[in-house]
Amino acid sequence: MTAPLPKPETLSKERLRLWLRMLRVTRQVEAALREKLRLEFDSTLPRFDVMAALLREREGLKMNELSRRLRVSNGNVTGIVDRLADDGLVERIAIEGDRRATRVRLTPAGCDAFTVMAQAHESWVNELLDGVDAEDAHHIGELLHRLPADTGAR
Amino acid sequence: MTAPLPKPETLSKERLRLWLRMLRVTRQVEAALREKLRLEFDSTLPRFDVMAALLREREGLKMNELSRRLRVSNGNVTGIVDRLADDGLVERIAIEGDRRATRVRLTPAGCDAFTVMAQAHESWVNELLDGVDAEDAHHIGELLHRLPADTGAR
DNA sequence: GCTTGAAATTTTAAGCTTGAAGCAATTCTT
DNA sequence: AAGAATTGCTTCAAGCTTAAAATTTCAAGC
Repeated sequence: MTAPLPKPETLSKERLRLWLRMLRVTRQVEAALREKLRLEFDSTLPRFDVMAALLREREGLKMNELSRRLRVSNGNVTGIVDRLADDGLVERIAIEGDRRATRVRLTPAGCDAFTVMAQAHESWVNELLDGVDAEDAHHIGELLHRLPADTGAR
Repeated sequence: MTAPLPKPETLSKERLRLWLRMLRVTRQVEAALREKLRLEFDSTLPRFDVMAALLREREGLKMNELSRRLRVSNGNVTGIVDRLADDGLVERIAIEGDRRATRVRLTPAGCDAFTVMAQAHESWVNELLDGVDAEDAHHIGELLHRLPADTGAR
């Protein structure tokens, strides 16, 4: 007896089911992280993302680069940086030789604040993904890495 | 020689890496779907989600139930349903015996419109998850299912 | 019947998000 | 060097999202 025929329809449904499950898990984790950030640091995920991107680049990033790294619209970054700057966590610095662009970087206060948040963030994720051992994590990561969606330009 | 010691730190980092990758893939797929919905149907993901929830329940759902199923705030659902109702795709129906609640259901036009969109949506997901065979899909699904985040109440 | 409390929904304020339009500065072309 | 296209950023309109406050209605308890 041969193996059962793979119905052409099944694969599509299976992928749809996987997508819905990924979406649900991701949203759940995001919601948990958002609430934690709000309650413990009176902050938000977008703010965290911006600060995370800036931490690595001590000389700062252009708005341009920031929006490309985070994969969000440039108009979006403007607002988030505005609010972070109001709070004294980041600062806009003029770029010599190009008066159109500005460089954004963490202030010392922003750097300190983010360091604390990042540590908490990692431990929250660690708790939320409880039950995933290193092997699973690595395995899922590999599978996800195969998706076209994970291969886009940085 | 014994197996390498599992550093306590490694697992946490590995989970963090997995989370960041899941987040990136999910956002990428969401962005693609959002754009498709906008260009081809002049619609949005939240509208799609609401209509999807309503399709199964031909008698409709209370705002209450809708917001619980979609896991979004009730105030949020109000706005989305408002706009769908403006477009004649859903309708609010009074519930006899309780003047506080309303039942929302797809209009025939909404039902037709969603059927077309749902078909396109499935094929988009199928393309976006190209490279994931049925076995992979099933496997990742199982792993995700183990997460505490996927075990919450429906 | 009246009051108190709970339930269903809407409203509100603040922030996030996008795509498109608008501005200013730079670079390219001729 | 003048005009044209490009680049970098902000502004804008519309919609999504949440948490919290406000409204209206229902359900008990007294």
